[in-house]
Amino acid sequence: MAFKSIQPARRRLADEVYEELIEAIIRRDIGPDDSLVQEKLAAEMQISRTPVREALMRLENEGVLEVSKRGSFRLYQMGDEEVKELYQSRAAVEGQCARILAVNHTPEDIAYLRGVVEREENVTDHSVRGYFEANRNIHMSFVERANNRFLMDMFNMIWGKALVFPLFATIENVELEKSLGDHMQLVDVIASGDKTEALEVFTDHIQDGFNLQIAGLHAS
Amino acid sequence: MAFKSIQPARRRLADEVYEELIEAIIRRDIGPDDSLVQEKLAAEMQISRTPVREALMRLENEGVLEVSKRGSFRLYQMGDEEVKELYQSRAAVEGQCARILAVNHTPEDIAYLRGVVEREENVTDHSVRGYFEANRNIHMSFVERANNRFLMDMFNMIWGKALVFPLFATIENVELEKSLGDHMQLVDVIASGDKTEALEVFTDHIQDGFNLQIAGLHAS
DNA sequence: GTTATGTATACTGTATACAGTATGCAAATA
DNA sequence: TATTTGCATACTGTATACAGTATACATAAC
Repeated sequence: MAFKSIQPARRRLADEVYEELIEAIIRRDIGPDDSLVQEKLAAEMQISRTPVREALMRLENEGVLEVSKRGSFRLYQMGDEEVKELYQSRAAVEGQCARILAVNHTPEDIAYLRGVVEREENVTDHSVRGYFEANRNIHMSFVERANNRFLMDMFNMIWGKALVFPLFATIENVELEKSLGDHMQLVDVIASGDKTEALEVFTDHIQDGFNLQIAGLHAS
Repeated sequence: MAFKSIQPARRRLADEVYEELIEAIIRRDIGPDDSLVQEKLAAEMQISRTPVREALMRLENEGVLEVSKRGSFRLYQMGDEEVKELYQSRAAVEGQCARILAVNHTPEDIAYLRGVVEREENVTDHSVRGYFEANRNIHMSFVERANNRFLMDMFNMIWGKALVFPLFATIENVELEKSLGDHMQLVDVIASGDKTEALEVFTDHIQDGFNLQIAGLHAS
């Protein structure tokens, strides 16, 4: 019987709150000037402070929130320098995945990745959110196939922070479209089996994303 | 006035508990068969369950603890496959730091790193714990100089998990001594300025550590 | 002997009350 | 005007009580 593994862990109220907060941040319901107060959130959600508190602290731990003057929480604001560092860490994680995959991939991996890129690059949702998701899905699929749970954790941490800024997603649609059409080369270089080249191609791709990002930020 | 920055953040009881638990794990006071129960720990420490609960959940989030059958917490047990993945993620983080430093370092960086390696490789504390700390200090100093807070976070996450197994530290002392005498080459390759070579040398160094680790585990 | 069923136990999750602390503002002093 | 002092306010951190849920074990049924 494998039913139990479908329900992996106990669902706590704090998880609910955590996800609702992230959703609210993505929807821009929560802005940089809002202060998140345990009591108010608890009242709004009709629950007690305890799970709210837990969710807020988790988000703080992940670097999404920070404590503001009065002790309450607010969105963490990233500066240009930090954005650079975040992209560097992306390159570390995804570059290593590329190296792993270059050395160690099956034909099925390549076919799967080609499928993902093809599907996601032709996404019909042309919103900023849509592009963000498509881009993330593509990059995530490489990490998935590298089959390393720690690299996957790190990937999620990084992209989680990206929600906040709003990073990886501020650029105008036209540029997003351009940057989204460039992923098949990533599969190709993995298929070539050259791990050093794979790392360079991935690093350059992510660097391009960074440049677009910075340009987009300074345009607005 | 710069007094305020000395006291960086509010100190919570949960932080205390968190650190005490980690200390206890390192001292092997908490073994793989112990089950950590909120109420019992709270009673022992003469505090309420709330901060204990918070600390336990943080450790679970970091992958140090896992929930056991009855709902309580216990040490997370890593398998060989996971150890391999952990080392791969180490290579991702520290390898990227090496690339950053190779391209972008000052003479002061090199001098500083040489100093650290020299000092730590001649550590007088010959206990397993002593070697572990020396090794970590050396590796941490590279990450510090790479000056990227996200890579630093990841480094701490990885080495935090290492406490548990007891990873990076199970090997017999004689082997530790051998592996500890090999760090100056890491500084040299950074000083050379070749980022591709730097990555390879760091990756190989970490791979060596992995091989020692696995050998040590299977010997015991 | 194996499978089902009930019950005790061992824990957690959530709500809530209370105490404490940092901030901001307003009044008082120099 | 500039600085100190005091007080109200806005929050959190911690303790505790209560309810709920999954496990384990014993007993019953087949």
